[in-house]
Amino acid sequence: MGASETRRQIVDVADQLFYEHGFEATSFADIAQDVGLSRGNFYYHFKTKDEILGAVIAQRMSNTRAMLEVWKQEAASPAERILSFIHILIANRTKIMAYGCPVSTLCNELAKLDHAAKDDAAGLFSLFRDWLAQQFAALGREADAEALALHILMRSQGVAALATAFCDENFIRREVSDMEAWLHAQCSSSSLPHS
Amino acid sequence: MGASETRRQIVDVADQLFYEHGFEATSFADIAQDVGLSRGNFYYHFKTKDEILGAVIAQRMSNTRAMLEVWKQEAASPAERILSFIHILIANRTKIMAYGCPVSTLCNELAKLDHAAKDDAAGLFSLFRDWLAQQFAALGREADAEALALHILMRSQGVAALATAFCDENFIRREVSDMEAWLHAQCSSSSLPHS
DNA sequence: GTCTATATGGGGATAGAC
DNA sequence: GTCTATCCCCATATAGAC
Repeated sequence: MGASETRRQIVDVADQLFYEHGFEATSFADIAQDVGLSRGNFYYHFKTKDEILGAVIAQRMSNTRAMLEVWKQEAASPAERILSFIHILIANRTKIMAYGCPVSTLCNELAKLDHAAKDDAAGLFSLFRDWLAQQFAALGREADAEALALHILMRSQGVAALATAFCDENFIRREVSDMEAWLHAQCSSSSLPHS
Repeated sequence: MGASETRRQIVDVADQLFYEHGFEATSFADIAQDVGLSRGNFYYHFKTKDEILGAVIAQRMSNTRAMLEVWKQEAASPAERILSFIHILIANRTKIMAYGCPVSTLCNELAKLDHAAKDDAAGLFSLFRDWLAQQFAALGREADAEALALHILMRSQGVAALATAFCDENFIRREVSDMEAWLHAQCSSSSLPHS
């Protein structure tokens, strides 16, 4: 097997394990085992754990950009694009109830570790924020596009946090409906919802 | 020093370290050092790390109940009590920007570890949910009191999550104002905000 | 109730054979 | 590129002196 292919597999497995069990709780042995690699050989591909973390964050950035691009292509209007974002709460509900939001849980863990990569992880949120702000601007809300983007991003985070704690799928669906209603209200309004 | 006093100190220090650095990242040695205790003596008070975690959660439950009781006593109306809850985002903003919400970050970590105490940690959220639901019921919203409680709890979590990632105090203040406006709208409405 | 000393295991990381 | 063997450190946890 080629080295680049093995490397890609390692990053995929690490990405999943970091999400499901956390960065610290995941050991080299765990990753190596899931890839089907010996611990020794592992170090041929990655020298340190931080290096793997960097690769995982870079891949998530790349995957997120690709996903946002697809949403942009597939949705006919800015409002529908924002709905695509809102609906990941439904699409990913099972994993969210088990492990939370992959972005915020990583950011929180790295913040507590005071890890050098914590700002890089927060960059994932920036991707969503900027993309959402673009959509709100396209809706004619240039003046407060970023505030609106942060507001809907905030809601998705809040829903994910409580969904994990309570494992309540009805709660997710209710709040998603509420977010849809909120979005609809923004489309037919040009005033700031923020005092 | 009495054993019970030492034990109390251990729980206080563990509570703080679990919050600031996470459960897994905090070692017995870290706690012992901050208490001013040798590692060996530590085991006289707590046999396992899970035992400390249980004591920390129990103390947080107790402290939270006490705080909610104070809010109940000090505020003249249900709406003012809910405002007390909303304003912890402002009061604790510095720690939230550095370490996130102590409840959700613990719940998320324990969920990823699939730890036996994860439901106990989620019980902290239940305390807030039930207390908030009581206030909404007192506002005449008996029918959807719990949904409203979860909604405002959800928002506080979303704000905390993004505040940690972006370290943006203005964002916190803006969203708190928005929560106040939402609460005001609920007070002068008897219809469900949820479709 | 507090200490020092120590057992045991797992983690990250390296060396060197194949 | 992959393996085995190994080093070192730190973590939980225990034993036993004081």
